[in-house]
Amino acid sequence: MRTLGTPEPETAPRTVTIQDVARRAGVSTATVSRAIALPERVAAATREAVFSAIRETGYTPNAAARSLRAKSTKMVLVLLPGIGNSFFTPVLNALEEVFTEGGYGVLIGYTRQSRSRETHYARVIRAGQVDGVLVVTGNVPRDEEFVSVPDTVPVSLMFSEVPGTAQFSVFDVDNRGASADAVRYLISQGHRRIAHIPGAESGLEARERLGGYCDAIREVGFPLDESLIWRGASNFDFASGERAAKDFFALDDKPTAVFAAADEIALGFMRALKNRGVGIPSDVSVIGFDDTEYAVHYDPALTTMRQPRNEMGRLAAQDLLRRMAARDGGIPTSKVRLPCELVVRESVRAVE
Amino acid sequence: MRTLGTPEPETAPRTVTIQDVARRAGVSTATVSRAIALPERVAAATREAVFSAIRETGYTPNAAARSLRAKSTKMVLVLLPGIGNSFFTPVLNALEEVFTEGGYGVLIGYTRQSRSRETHYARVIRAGQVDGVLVVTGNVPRDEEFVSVPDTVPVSLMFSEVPGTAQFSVFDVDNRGASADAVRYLISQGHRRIAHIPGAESGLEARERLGGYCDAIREVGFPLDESLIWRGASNFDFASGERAAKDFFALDDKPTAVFAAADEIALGFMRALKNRGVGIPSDVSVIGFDDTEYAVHYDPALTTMRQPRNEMGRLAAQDLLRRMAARDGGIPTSKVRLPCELVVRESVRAVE
DNA sequence: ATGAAAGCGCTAACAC
DNA sequence: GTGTTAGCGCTTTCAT
Repeated sequence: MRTLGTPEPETAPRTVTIQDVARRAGVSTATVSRAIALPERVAAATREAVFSAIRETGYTPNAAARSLRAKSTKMVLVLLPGIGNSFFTPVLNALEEVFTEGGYGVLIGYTRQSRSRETHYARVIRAGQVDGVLVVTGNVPRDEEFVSVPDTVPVSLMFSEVPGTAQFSVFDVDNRGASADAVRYLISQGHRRIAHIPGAESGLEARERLGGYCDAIREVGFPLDESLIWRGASNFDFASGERAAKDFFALDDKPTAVFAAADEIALGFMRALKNRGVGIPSDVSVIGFDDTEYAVHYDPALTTMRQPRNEMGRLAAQDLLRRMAARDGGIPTSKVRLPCELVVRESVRAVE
Repeated sequence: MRTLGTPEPETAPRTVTIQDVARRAGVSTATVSRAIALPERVAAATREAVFSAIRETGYTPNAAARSLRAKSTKMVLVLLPGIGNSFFTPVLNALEEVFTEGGYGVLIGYTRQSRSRETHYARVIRAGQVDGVLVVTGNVPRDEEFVSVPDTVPVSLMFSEVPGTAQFSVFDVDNRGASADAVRYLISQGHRRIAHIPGAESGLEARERLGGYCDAIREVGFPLDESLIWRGASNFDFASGERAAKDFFALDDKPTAVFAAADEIALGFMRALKNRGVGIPSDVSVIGFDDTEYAVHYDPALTTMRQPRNEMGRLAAQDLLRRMAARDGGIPTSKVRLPCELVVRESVRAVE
């Protein structure tokens, strides 16, 4: 209370601690702590006293002190590639939702293909700043420092896999099988000359999708024509699709259909073709991969292989939540491979 | 060293602390702490001893202990609306980059228009879990708990403003002026009958953009025709644009141009028109707002008003960094309003 | 059912 | 230039 004429004392508004609450409620700090964590183990009257003291003081437990003592920060680190595309937006959404519900905060990190950023985040983990890690990227983390991450912190991988390790949970799709299915669909629509635009081949997913394309071509006995594989994608992005269009126009014997390793590649490719008067799907059919937001809104709406991004995010988060709750690897890691689903829209037509 | 026949002792691999490093280097913990924080204030020989001890032990300072002691977590909270659209992806990218460079981690939170989520994050702030907050959303945070956020934590706003407060830094654009400019451009191309698809009018930005539309129409003396304002957007999304298409088709006297309050609205609208055989821009011109990634790749490429999202992110982060570094409001808040830029592409044609 | 007390790992006065 | 010491705010035995 400020008395008339009395200048406001320069007292810094000291943050209220558990001590203040204890004093006010006439109990010990231990009791306050208990009343918060295990209300049922405190007498009803005491509990009331504590809670009103909390309300009156506006007390909020200090996170750092709690973390220090409890050796748990209630935070997870979500590592994303962080280059451009918005493929990961719904994933991050799902993750944040599940983690927040589970009482965990989400610290994000963009690795940006940079070694120094990876070591930076490895340090974050070693500093005990997070209770778990979710690596959401096509790129297997380059290890070195990463291997020295304490085993006590559970780590999960999404959309890609480190072959031959059981220490991570993995949530991904069968990129190879789904890609083969996409190409098989093209074949079922009568296409025989089918091209492929791979993603950046440094990533496992892109290589798997290329593998699936080859599988499907080979199994029907079509020749595997290298001139129909338009490499050189820098990424899963529009620009890669536009670049591939050059390969298309350079070709004498043009394909009737194209399987792009990602929707954005497909969209960039389609745009480049339309600009030069090539009709889609009248002249060339196109199928993508991912089913991102824009696929359905493009003209023509893109036929594509859907990855269940939201579901994968939810499952991965729930698994990590479970593993974090179990002290010391009480719960084994899981490998979950979800099915993709062909979404037929307008960009593929039947020929013959 | 494991001796033959001796079973591995069940010792938990105790995390290495500053104590271990001190012991190994033959110095006090204070010296280790100093060698890390202010290397120049420690004798070269000692410094070397400390650093090799650190290397040998693989020591990483514990974040919680440091935060508790230093009363600073080196983390910021970035609050996003978290509903669907990927408008914020590049913003988040820019923020993460600048904050990480500045030595801060980024905790994300999606408010999802939910009061309980806002109070949740208010609690995170009060728990001292972050040193600063960036509210990146068109929605002014509903206050209540929020006002009780301690003044010691600097808060900044992006893309929207709380009128009449100096306690936040604000980074936004002149939505009204830029919208008026967009409509003026349409007028300059000979359009006289111009419609508008507003965003969800609960948000300040959407109302400002609507205001700009009205300004531009009025200033040239055109009648302000309510039948040309197609309200009912649930959001800045495709669906809103598709819904607006119904209004378009229901109209006898059709407009020759449409100003959409966001690119995604514009794209949804265009798609719906094209589906019914209406040519863009041959029959109707469309202009958007934002210049998101897909604007340039659509067919026709969308003419739109660009918001400098990356730059706004960088500036906002830098400002917050500065304010967090200054103890106790040493640095005043700023109001930064960046210019938008008209990006002319293919979706508007000149008439007459 | 509750309290006393120890201590999580670190930093920052303050001495020397 | 370096060490001693006193906590930061909380949880958790261990008593009572």
